[in-house]
Amino acid sequence: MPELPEVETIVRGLDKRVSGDTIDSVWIGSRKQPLKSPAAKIATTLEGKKIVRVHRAGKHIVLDLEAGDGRKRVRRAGSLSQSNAQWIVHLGMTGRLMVCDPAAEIVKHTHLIAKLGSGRELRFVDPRMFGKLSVHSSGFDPGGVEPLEVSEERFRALFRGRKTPIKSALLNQKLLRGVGNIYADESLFRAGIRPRRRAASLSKGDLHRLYGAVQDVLREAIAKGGSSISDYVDADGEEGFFQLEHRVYGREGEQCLVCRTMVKRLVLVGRSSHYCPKCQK
DNA sequence: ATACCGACCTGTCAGC
DNA sequence: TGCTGACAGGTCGGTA
Repeated sequence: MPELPEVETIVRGLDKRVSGDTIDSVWIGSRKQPLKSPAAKIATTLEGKKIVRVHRAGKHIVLDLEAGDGRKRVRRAGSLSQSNAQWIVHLGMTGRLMVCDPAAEIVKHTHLIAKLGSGRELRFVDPRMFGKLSVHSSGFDPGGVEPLEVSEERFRALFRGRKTPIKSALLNQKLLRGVGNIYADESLFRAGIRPRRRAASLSKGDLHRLYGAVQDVLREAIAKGGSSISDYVDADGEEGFFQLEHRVYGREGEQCLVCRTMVKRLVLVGRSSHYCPKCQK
């Protein structure tokens, strides 16, 4: 589901709402697919911890945890008991992490419920189960660079000598982290570059435009609360509005907003790629 | 070392 | 009213 702007939106909402709260108890469903760490380890690591901060690393949600207020804490085998554990949530395609009232209906595909000291609940729901839950001792690093923090020099260096299509390179989280299918297509359109162009074939000028386009698209999308296509909502259940600003994504067969040429779709790396054959070279 | 391609899942929607 | 197939915001691991 979510790419960098959606995750950023969720994280901002969560940080505002649950930072300072504690996790009193954790329920984990029976499906193992969404668990990257063993269920018992996740539960014992989260229980009794205070949520210090919620932030983002690429498409990962990172909840910084700290030992709670000291009452009746028991050290259990296999848990990450040191004060600086991190809870990592990747939403995959359809994952949602939401703050809920305990009275709210427990929807199908709910895989984890964390009861908070404030009386609310943090719930992880994911129908397709491509999302992943895990715990780390601290210093979680998914690799790759943050597109909104990287310098233009380093951005250019990421693609040097790569024969892969530029679209594939943009989707590679080990290079740039956080860009997914929608924002890759939108960035390439704005930069006037076709998705199939070999990364190494891009000129300095191409890369300069792409660098600017990626940052503009991501910043604008964050400002609009992300893109809601079918079911994306943020931590408060609010939809984003950037889907209204998409210029090529999902517009196959429609006219290019710039030149009125018909927008085309091709499949690259198993993913749909949308582009304007006239505006993108 | 790099690059495709299917696999992992469920849900929805279009077409027959 | 079904049934079938294509497609969906993402990643991983095997193979070429």
